[in-house]
Amino acid sequence: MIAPLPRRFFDRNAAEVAPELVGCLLVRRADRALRIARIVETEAYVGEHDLACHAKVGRTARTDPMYGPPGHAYVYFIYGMHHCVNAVCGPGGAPNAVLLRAAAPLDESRRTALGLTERAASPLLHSATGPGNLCRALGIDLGENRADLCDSKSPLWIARGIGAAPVLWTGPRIGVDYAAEWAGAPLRFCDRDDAHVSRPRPPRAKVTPRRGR
DNA sequence: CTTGAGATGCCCT
DNA sequence: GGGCATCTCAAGA
Repeated sequence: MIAPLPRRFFDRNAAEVAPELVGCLLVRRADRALRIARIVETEAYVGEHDLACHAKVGRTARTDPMYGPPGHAYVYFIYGMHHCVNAVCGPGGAPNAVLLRAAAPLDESRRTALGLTERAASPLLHSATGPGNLCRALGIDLGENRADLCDSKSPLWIARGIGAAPVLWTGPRIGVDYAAEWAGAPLRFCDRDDAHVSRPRPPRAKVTPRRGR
């Protein structure tokens, strides 16, 4: 059993939750199989005053899940062809959410730690780099909107990370240039060293080796 | 490496 | 009708 995070984990401002979700496990149940990926990139959307947050227009049919209880999924359809999935946060019903932007397949040591063979871990259908690709890789669409992320019987849930903790890199959110002073807010969180983070990528951690000599 | 355009549908005004 | 929390490919520097 891969235990879901407790609901109180999500009942906080998204800016607190988003960095802690990097490294956590995203578990998708489709039929009887589980597909498990490690979250490597998130963004925080922090309420009606955040001009990049969908809740800036208030509570509508689309944004309604953000006003519901924390620890549920907010899925939306965008650009005519992509889905994106968020974890609804809080606190206390505040319309905060964390966009899940990228995930990585489990490496061998993490599969072993969970007692999973590669086959049992059901590798991702596609690359999960970028929020649209992440949903495609895990088969997430509006059918998962409002799913309870704190229930292991749910079609989608989130569990604590395992193995080495990620090295976090923080930067401005992607695709929100219209959001005035909120465009540059450092609310994007990445596992600096994971190859599945979307572009623009964090600066390289290791020093580029000199050529020659 | 960077920039730009097109695909494509739904929500909100 | 406008705009969008994206992605891919192609072209240029």
